[in-house]
Amino acid sequence: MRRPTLHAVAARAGVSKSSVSRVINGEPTVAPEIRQIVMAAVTELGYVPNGAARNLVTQKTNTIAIIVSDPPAGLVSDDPMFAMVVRAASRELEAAGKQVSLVLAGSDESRLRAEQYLAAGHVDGAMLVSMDGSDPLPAVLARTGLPIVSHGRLATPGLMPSVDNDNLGGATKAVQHLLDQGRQRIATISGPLDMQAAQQRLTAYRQTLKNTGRRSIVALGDFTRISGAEAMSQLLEDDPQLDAVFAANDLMAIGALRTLREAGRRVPDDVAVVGFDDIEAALYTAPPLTTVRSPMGEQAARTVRLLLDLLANGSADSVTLPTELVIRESA
Amino acid sequence: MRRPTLHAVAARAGVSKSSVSRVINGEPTVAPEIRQIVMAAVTELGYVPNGAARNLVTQKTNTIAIIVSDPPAGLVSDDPMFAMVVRAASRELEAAGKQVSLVLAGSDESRLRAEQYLAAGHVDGAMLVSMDGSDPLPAVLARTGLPIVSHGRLATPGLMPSVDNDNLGGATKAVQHLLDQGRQRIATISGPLDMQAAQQRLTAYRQTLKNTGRRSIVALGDFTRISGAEAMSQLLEDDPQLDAVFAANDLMAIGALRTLREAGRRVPDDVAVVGFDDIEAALYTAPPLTTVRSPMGEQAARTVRLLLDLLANGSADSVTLPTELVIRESA
DNA sequence: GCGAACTGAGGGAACGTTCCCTGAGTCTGA
DNA sequence: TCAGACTCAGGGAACGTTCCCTCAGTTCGC
Repeated sequence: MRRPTLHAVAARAGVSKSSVSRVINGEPTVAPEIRQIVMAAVTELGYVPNGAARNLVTQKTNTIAIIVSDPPAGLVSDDPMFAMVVRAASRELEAAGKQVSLVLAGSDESRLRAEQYLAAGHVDGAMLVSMDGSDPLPAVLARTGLPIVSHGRLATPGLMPSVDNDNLGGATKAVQHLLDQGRQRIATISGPLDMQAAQQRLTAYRQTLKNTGRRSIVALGDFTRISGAEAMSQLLEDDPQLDAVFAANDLMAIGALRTLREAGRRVPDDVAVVGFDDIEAALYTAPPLTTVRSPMGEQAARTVRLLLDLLANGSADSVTLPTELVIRESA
Repeated sequence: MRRPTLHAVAARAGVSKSSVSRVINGEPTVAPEIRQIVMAAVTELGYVPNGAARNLVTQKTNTIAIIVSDPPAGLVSDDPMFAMVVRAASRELEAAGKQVSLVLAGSDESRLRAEQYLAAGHVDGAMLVSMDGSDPLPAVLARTGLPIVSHGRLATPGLMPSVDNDNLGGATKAVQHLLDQGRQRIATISGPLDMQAAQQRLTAYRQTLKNTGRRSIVALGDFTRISGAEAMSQLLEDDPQLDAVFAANDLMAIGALRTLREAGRRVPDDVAVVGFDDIEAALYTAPPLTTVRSPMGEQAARTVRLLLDLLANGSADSVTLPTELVIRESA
């Protein structure tokens, strides 16, 4: 049983398909009685315009791609960032009447697919999420000429507009807070350094400590809980005297808390911990996590609006959102 | 600068567009030298077939919709379930060469949009995620005649095939474990009762207790951390003597742990806590959470394969995946 | 009262593919 | 050697819309 076409509706209503098209698209130049007849025929037949035909003739799809760099299949990913960003962005897109196409770009193969997908005209624009600096995808996609924006700054600036949060300022506040508390040996657990956010948070940490003549104590993580736990172990080994840790995101801070607990260190008495992001889980750690709030949901929404601007005006300016220190009990 | 068309490639290669089409689609009935000439022209011009035109003529889109029931915009949602399920499903779909269209169905308005979207032929099939029993969407979408499957059993069975995990068995194991430990007053924090999973977990709890002659102590949550914390407060008020809690998911268990900590109850000494799902965060609570492992990622992947079966064979049978108790320190 | 301007409906060409059908050329077997 | 089968390229009709253009009918101004 094939779906009814514009033609069928026109025949049913006894008018031309042009008129039906006009009614469907809400054009004003159509007589009320014709509109009525057409509407009746539409509901009677249960007509819904065919998307592909529309896309073909109008050369637009009303669809936006959200392209997320996906970790290798082995890694688990209940990643709160993914949930928040994808969900917030989808909501904002839906509010604007756009459909959402989700593209996971993990392997080289899937990157190629993503490129072809965009080139095939399936979408009107795209939003990139958490691309690391070594990822060739942004540059490749930028070459398609489609409007594209990035959630989070890219390694190569100027490639496309982006919305980022103030990583430098936030990390500085976090480390400064530890200094203000009189902490002497402040370590950090960094994120993967091919990501801009991780870079900037580390830079701010280093700079802030340097201003006080202290030395950096750095362990490398990859923004996951387990990497935070492991990095913390290493830090304790490197400097058993450390009395504070700044983790570059909350997930790693949570991992660090576990290691500290297992090592018998009290938080914050022995070791103070500060995270970054203020994910919801930060409210539920023991003790509750002091962290830097980066409004990921709002960032995602703003990124979408940036893209919509770009679509409408042909240009849009990058934005940096402020971050704020949220003091709880871990530091 | 318009993208090159099939026609342009044909002209460039000096062959008919039929031949180009055949080469593009990898049909065997084409002479090697023609294939070569065409391929050269394709790469030279950077040709990528237009998706809309393809979809129109073939009447298929190679796209699957993932339809997620979205909570009202106010509620936060770093929901690990969302991340796991969407990510795992997307991966599986990509592996099958399908594009993913993400549809958030929150408001009545967006439900209507979802319906129109499917009816417009934008997708070949759909996967429903976490629909509550009162949601009219599954029934409405089933009427479109498109192949649709559900991640998690629906309230109205027989509407479409689904993949669920063994909620009954899992919850029974959890409560039994508490009984085996000699716990006397075992409470539960239930999920929203219009969801099948919550229903079943509550039923199993009730039944298992009933078999021992104990009475049920129930508080209602909605699967979020905060609701778990609040429900725990209420339980402590209702029965200060309780010595065990079965939370219907890990997020609520995490909330309950916080309330217990704030109330000065030791876990598991004073109160044992068991969760459900075994999300990654369950490894990082203090103490680590005893819980029932429900393989959400695998469930999502299986749901996708069920849909692919349905697409290929016209029929597919529902599946129930086993659950398993994971004993850690909280009980 | 008549030409000009305007309103609103219909016809039909496009959009860029796929795929059926035709037919030219080649191969096979008796 | 020639009919018949077989191979493979090209022509062109679909797919279901949108939107430009034409044109009939009405309204308006002078």
